[in-house]
Amino acid sequence: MKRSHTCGALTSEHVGQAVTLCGWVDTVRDHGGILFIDLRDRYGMTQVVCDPDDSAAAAEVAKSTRPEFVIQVKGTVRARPADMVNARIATGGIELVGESVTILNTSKTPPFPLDEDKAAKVHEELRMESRYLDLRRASVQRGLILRHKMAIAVRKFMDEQEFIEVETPILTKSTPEGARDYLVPNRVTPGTFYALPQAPQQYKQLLMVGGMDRYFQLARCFRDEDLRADRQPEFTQIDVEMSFVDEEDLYGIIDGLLAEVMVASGHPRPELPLPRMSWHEAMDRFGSDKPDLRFGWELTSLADVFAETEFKVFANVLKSGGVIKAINCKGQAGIPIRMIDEWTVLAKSHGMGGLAYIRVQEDGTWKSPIVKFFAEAEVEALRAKLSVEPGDLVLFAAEQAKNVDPFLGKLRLEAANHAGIIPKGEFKFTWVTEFPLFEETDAGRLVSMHHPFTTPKPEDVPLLDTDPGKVRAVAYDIVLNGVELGSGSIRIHDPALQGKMFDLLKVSEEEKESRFGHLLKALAYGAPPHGGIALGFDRLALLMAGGKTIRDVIAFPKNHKGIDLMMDAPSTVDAKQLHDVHIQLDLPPEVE
RNA sequence: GGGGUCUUAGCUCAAUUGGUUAGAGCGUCGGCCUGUCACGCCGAAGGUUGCGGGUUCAAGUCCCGUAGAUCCCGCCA
Repeated sequence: MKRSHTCGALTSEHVGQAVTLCGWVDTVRDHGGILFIDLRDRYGMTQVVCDPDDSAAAAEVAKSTRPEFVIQVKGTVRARPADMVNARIATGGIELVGESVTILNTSKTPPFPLDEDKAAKVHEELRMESRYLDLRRASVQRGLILRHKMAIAVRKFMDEQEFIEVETPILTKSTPEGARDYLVPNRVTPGTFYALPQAPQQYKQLLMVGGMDRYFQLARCFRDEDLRADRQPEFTQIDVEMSFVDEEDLYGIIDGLLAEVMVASGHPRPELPLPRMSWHEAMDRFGSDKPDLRFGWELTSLADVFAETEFKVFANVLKSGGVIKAINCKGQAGIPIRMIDEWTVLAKSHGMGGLAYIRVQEDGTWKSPIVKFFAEAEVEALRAKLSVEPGDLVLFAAEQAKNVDPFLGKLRLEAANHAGIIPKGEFKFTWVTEFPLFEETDAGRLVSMHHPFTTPKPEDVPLLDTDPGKVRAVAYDIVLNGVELGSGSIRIHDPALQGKMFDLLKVSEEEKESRFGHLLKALAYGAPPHGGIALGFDRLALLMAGGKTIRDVIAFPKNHKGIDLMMDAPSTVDAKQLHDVHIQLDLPPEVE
């Protein structure tokens, strides 16, 4: 071994020992005679002292080092004088007296400062181009180490629960629904393609048919869609499937899993079971199927308050079957009018006529363009229902519920973010259950909200014939701090019911066969009742790490356009490679 | 596909109403310095103001186009 200890290992216990350290030069402080080197590796930082009076040769070599040189230092551990202890680093009580310094490798000057504070401000593009240097920073390493700890915790817990990790293929079959597939041309049979999996959905169900009973996988998934701060073209899911279970069993497992992940990430163990609410309740109270429960400002229905109102706008909405709802943004009366103007634009884009508001002055008077239309009793009822106090800002929306809820849900988040009231360092989980089985497209067609193998709630099965839009599914999301962490369902294992689903979804026999034939065939051979979930591992890591983008917890992430700035991928390939896989390019005219 | 923001030295930024030779801190290089820990002090080098065009006596600054980055909408069963 080239080293006896790491740069984070030495303490006062080692004083007097002869040791060898290796690492990167973090800083050199040259006093003309005596010279200090902060030596850094993954484990920490240790101060090396080179005094020409101790070893002229070592001091000479040390003098020629520069930041990011890789060196080996042999020497003796010495306690620092009491007034020279550095309390900010773990090894601050000792220093290594350099008796021999060897330069293992030199380094060019990095293109950006690796110093934590400064690096945090550098354009991400530049850091990504030289990600291997960015990775030397402790904060980046912390993210990857956290991710590792999480993965270990997941595997340990799932193993204890009798789950088997099974790898499913990366080269698989294209499924035209859902996200766009990444395609891989097949050399052997010209004109055919593999697709990279968007998720191991069908494989995991086939594993249940195969009797694996409990399956999980840290599964890499690929989706060729436009990216976001929390979305990469390739990402990792904790994929889970179980046989002979109902949703309660699944909640139990995932509750336990998330508790272990929280602990492994250095956070408090959440109280179990994790809270639950129905999809309907989430939409009604928070205007979102992924409610952020870290703050209040809930949506409140005012239909009863304004049932008899003379205010025409509200009366007309109620008459046409719409709803009137409001949120009380506590203490936000002082918000500038230009914010309200901005939100009015948002309101109109969601189909509202406008955005009504009340700003409650400190003296208790209500400043609002609409209050003058309210009856005295309505004002009082409103005050009581929304607990209106001086300093509050009340925002109204009146329209059809399907427009009001999403709008107020978005407004609630915007206003809370603007006010800066969302507490940091809190973790508020919730299950959202009983998702609708279908949603209606603009063209009036029914499509699966989750996927076509999702089972309807047994008591809602009769509605499939009469009012399919009202059917609730045994489908659920797990949500943390307003972020959808994962999504799953209990699957259909009854071929007759599955057939009915395809009829409702207007899937033709042909499509059925080409897209799901293998799965349908398998389900006919004694498929056990089963269900599962997939959790976004990168997103979970991001939330545990408290970072800003998913790129913070991925070693080599791609940018917003799916480009790996370091490798410069994707790239063109040469004609021979294209010829081998029988591909001819047909590029748009602007590409030269 | 659409919208917002950004692009000036290696890095982070500044530059008045369009007006002299585009500045600062950090970093880099050289010199000095024997207890610092973001060491200190002295000095130096370093610029096609993303790129292309236009307006003007004069453009980092105004206009048009374009490239790249980033965030959002659409999209992501």
